[in-house]
Amino acid sequence: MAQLLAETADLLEIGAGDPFRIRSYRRAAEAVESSTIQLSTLADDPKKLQEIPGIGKGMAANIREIERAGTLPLREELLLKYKPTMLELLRLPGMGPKTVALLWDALQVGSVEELEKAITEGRLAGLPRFGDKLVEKLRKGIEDYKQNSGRFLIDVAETAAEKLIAYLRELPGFTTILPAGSLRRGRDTVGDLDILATGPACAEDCVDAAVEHAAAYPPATTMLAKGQNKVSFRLRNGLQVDVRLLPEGSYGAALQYFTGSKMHNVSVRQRALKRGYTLSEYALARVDDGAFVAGATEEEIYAALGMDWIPPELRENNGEIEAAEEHRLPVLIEESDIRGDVHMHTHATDGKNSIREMAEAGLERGYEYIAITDHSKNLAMTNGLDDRRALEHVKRIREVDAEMEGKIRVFAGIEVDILGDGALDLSDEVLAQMDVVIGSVHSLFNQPEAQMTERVLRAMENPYLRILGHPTGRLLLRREPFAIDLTAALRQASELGVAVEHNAYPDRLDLCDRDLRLAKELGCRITVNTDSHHTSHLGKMRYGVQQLRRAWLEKRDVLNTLGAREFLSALRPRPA
DNA sequence: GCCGTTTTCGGCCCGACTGTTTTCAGTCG
Repeated sequence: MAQLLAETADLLEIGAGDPFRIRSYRRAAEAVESSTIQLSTLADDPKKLQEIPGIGKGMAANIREIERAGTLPLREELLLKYKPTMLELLRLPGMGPKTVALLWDALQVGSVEELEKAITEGRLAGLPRFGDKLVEKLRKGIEDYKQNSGRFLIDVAETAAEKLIAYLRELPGFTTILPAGSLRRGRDTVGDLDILATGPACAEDCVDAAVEHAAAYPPATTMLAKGQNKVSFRLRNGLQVDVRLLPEGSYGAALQYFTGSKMHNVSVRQRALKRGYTLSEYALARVDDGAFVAGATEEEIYAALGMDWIPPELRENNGEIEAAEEHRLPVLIEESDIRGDVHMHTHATDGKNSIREMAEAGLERGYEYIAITDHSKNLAMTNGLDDRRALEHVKRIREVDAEMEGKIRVFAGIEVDILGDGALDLSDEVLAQMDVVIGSVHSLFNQPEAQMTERVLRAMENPYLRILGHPTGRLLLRREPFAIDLTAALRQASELGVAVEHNAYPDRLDLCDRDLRLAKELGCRITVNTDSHHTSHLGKMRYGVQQLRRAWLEKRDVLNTLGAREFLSALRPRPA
């Protein structure tokens, strides 16, 4: 639904429609995307639909129509005039709706391939605004478009950010250098990297040197732009980086501005205007005389607007602004609240380290406990454990637990596969030896949604299953479509006291913030784990915690914040 | 097309950069 609405917005824009109407479609797309309500269940209830901010009478009708017909009339109408391939043209840098419309009207060019052909044949010459530079930009853009998937996983972006920040600091005179954008908001993928620096080195009389220093970053491959206080380039892996060098007085305004999200900023600025202020990336200022109000820190800007400072992870226009005004923002979970990690593998199956090594790495991170949860036999390619090997493994885990002398507890666990009939692939006698049994869904790919859901629900009836793993597989193995009726699965998990796992490993953030919000609403207990196959993966916990923060989760919502003994007793009770 | 402590009409976020223009439109974040 969100995609159809967003596409309609793009098509309207190509057709030079009312910009405010276009914005409404965009806003509705975002609202639909972040809604935790199964919209299909509301399709007959326009009143309920209209309670969602951004959904009014017209959009409620559109949603009902999408539910009924799979599309909406306006989109179909626009598609008679324009081609769906034009939407991919919009993704080329330098290409906006006006240019797409122009290409179509003048040359009947409506796709990336057709544009590429038109460029080689030199047919763009003579079109207004199409000088050599724009044509060259588009040609390169097409090349990049074919190569790059677009977004980068958060750990890739963060590593790149850390390296760049370390390099920037070689020039003296920076006080603060922070990543902004979706990296700071903790999204699981990042489109491009925004780095914001300030300090004496960014003062007006010496910023040129700082710009030159940033532009000389050795790993930069293509320089995209170099302005008075901004440098843009691309790294070898295709990640675009924007470095901004800002005077100290406006650093907070810039940080607020470039952290976004877009929808959050729009809302904040609207509030500012209502109070007689205007907010830009330089400052919060009075509208009437332009007098400076705030700008050095985010805190003073939010405070001047009557708000508490909003953690970046919440800035998605999901109610955080109202909460900040009413001083009822949640006290979000912190990485330091996490006391244990309960999903990891060893070289007994597809991990890379021993039980002992995993325990020592956990101890080094300050954990009180870990759970070793290797694969079961059904995942043969990982050398999964059968009943006999699983029992031996438990024995070894208990030995390591004793060897660690209480400095860290090591629990015995298993990641079992949910089979086609909903059964687990190890015997109950073996499962009874385990502290933690995670039910995972590797074998269920490519099943129809209804069957898959039924099997997951059945598997939860096994009393030994204590954690539901990989509940959506959103990013797991990048297999699409892969969907169970998440509402049904989470509801049953909540009823049975089965905890729901959220994997913190960056390519397996398998419950997105919306799913986590839903889990919280349904009263599920949540565990966050790293699914570590390596001692070094243990450090990825922070991404999972950021995701939990994005979902407004607090310490009490997450089981891993409990001590070792409390953690086990908070899970579904084991059969006597 | 949405929305409302200036509420059913008349608003709707802001500035820089680029390329091409000779004062600005389009794109971008």
